[in-house]
Amino acid sequence: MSEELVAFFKALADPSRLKIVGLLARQPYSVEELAALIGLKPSTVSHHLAKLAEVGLVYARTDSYYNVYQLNKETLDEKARRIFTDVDLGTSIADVDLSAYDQKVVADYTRRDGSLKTIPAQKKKLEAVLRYVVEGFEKGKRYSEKRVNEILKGYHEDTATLRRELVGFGLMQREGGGGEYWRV
Amino acid sequence: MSEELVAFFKALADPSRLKIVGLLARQPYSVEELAALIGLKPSTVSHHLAKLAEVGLVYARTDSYYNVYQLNKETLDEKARRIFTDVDLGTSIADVDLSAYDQKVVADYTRRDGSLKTIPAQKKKLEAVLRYVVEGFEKGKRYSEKRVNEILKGYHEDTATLRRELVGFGLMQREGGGGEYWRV
DNA sequence: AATCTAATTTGATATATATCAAATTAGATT
DNA sequence: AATCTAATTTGATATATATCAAATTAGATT
Repeated sequence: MSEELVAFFKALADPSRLKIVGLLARQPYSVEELAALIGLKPSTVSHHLAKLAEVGLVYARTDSYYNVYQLNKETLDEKARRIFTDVDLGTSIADVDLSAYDQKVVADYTRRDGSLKTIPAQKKKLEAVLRYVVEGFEKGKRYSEKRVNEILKGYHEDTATLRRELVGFGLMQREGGGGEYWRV
Repeated sequence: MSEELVAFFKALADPSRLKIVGLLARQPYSVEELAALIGLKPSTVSHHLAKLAEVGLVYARTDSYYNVYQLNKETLDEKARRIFTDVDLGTSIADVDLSAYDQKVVADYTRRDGSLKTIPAQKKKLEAVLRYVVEGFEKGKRYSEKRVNEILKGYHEDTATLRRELVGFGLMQREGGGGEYWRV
């Protein structure tokens, strides 16, 4: 699907082909005529027409010796409408792993045992690491501050910073008085 | 103008850049994040973003260490709307000489003195040559058949064929009875 | 001021492709 | 059947460009 989109843009991403499309928008032409009009050899024009035909932008009608090409306006209009919708933009990232950045950061900052080498100073990386750390807590369960520190100790010595940042980034919450924590 | 169109299509005619656009359609990202998400090095992503920025599809906001890029949806929508109109298709052929094919055919079939080597057998070429021959007649003036033949003789011996084809292609007309001809 | 860090630029390389000439093909026309 | 003719295919070449590594830059942060 994304391939189809790329092919469509590639088909139009060339000055000669754009001229051909512009000419065919006015009237059909044979290969020979197009070649004379845009100043290229027929073999080159044939190559361009093949690319345009591949994505359905043009098609040929045979007339005696000539292959008379015409523009497929339906394809052009349809693509123009569809291509820029959110849905279609979505298709271009169908095979993108949206957690790849987090994974990379976590891999950079953890040892084999899963503990942190350091706590990242950069906000974006800190957030990625915290999203990883918070997985050490079960959803819907309440933890005492003492228990929280025991769990965080498995990730890094500086449990106070981890605790504070987890709350600061809204990944955990604490009850005002008693000192109970839970994962959000 | 056509250059701008080509640049726009070229900007989108690449799988990596299409993924970047798809990701930025959802939310802004830094170069580093995009690189991790689509599996390329930051320098490569930087190169792609530069191309997208050139055509106004993305722009960057600086945030501490990061250059956070976002999609310019206005540009995307505007181009999508404008690009496929007849007007814009017209711009792609602004520098195309629409008489180039006729010129080439006439050059192929005439001697230096302007006379025809042969009368083309192919319809399209014959038509181009006839459009050239008919220029030997003044618009709005009436000619006797004898005078028509004298003029055609300057182009080719076979004046009967030329005369018949000129009328056949609608380039000249003849009055039913008297045998007077005029250029259409 | 010194140091860090993400981004960009530069240089190198491999791949894609626009173009043409020459050869081939497909389909009329004679 | 033989011949013509436009179109296509094949092969060669030059140019464009996607990608990465290394160097540099710009802008925080310490």
